[in-house]
Amino acid sequence: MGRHSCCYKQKLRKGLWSPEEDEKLLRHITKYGHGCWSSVPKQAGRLTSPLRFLIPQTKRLCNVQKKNQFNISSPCDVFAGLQRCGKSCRLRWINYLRPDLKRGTFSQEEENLIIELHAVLGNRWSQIAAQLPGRTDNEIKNLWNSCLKKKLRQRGIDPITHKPLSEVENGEEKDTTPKSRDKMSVVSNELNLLKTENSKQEAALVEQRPESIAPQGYPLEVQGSSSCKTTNSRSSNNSNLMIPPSKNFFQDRFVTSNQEKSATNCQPSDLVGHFPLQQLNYASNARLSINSNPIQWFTQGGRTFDMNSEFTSNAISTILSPSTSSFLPTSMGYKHPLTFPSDDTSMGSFTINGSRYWEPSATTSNSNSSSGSSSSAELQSNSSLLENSLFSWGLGDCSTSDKETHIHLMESQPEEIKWAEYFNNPLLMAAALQNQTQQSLYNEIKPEPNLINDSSSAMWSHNKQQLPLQTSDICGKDIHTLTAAFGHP
DNA sequence: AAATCTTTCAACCGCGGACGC
DNA sequence: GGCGTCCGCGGTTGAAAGATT
Repeated sequence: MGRHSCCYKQKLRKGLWSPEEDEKLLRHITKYGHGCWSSVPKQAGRLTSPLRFLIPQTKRLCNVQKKNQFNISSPCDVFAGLQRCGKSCRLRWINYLRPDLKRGTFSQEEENLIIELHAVLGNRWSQIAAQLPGRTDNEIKNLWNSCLKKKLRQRGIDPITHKPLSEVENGEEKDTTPKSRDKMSVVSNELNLLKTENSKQEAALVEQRPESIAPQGYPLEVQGSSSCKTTNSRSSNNSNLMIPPSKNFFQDRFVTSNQEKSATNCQPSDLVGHFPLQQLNYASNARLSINSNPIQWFTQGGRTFDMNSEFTSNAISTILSPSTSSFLPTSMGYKHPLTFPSDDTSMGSFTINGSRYWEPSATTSNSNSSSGSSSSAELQSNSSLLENSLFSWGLGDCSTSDKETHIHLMESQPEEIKWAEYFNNPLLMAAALQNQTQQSLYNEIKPEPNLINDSSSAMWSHNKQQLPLQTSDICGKDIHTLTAAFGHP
């Protein structure tokens, strides 16, 4: 159990991936989706045309070939497919080739978020990663182990319990799992410490990041990427370091986590990455104008490469019109951009803080309160195919009802109601999650595959079979997780 | 400039859960 | 219910790059 049979049956290649392998895999998945990972290696080998310009290459990859000598015993083997097990293919795709990955160093707010989430979720990296679009669990795990852990320790915080080391050493808390009731205060302390520390660093640093890249619609001013290597060389605005996420942050993130999680399974959300605008717009390092043309993708090494050859700008602009992109305000400042047709007649629009947002339709927004499923149906029938495609492509947390929630909360909830209250009150959280469950039904809307360009549609049509998500299960799991984490039954 | 140490991160391993037969 | 297969997760490893001596 647990091991791929192919691992035993075949002589499989291990180690770093060569550009050729990446090319095969990427091309295969782009065209067909992965479907069954175990079948990918065989099929991928049939694809022979070059795709080098699509392959992100790292400094390491440049050395791969000279280092890895994999014997191709006969010319037939060249076309026999990738000599990798499906598991390896999956990992490569998820951690490296997936186009919606955000490359570059972690921003300060991302780090803070990871710390917060780790205090709540522990080493559930996949769940943490689900809250950080474009980041993989592996990436976060590495960051934690190599950087954040150390940072916390340096600041006198036990990275396991998220309590002061002195307290842990005194044996007041013998268990290694964070207690729920004071978890949030602990996290707050951590972040305050980090804040203080950063303030000290900044006092010594004159350098200021010149531009703010926080998405419009949310006045997040925390700036500066802070990987281990670059923390000291960058500055951030400490006065804004501690921006408490609003409670809808947790509605959004915890409930959508499992939806986003499906991205690793080549769900339609994967396709978000074919339009890398959103991820790059809030990426601290990989700065790219949202209106850049030709569309460029960042490779692992920060190099950009032109996507136009494979995914024509036409095809992309058919689906995404940068001029109509907008960001919804979120607690942590990054959010998928919602893009709607410029034709506003079919949908209402509203303005928050000078930023304009669109609602797909009045029908949709009204139907939410009655029934999720009917909402879904209505949305599907009433909204344009374009919208459907967008909603389905992993932009679920930007769904109309979500926006409504945002607006509603922004209007009706005083800022004093903090996210911590949600954590401290699982019932409140549960209610929010339940509410979200209905809303999440919007995310199950299927697109019209024939409107999508070739590669995408093939991929989509293949993977749409994997929908819908079991939202009730997801919700239940999340509630369970959260309530368990906070010590409530 | 060379040697050594440290950090980073891609990839592997083993396990458990889900699913189908 | 048992078994096999597949997927996904978290822990771990080790090579490469960077920093330090």
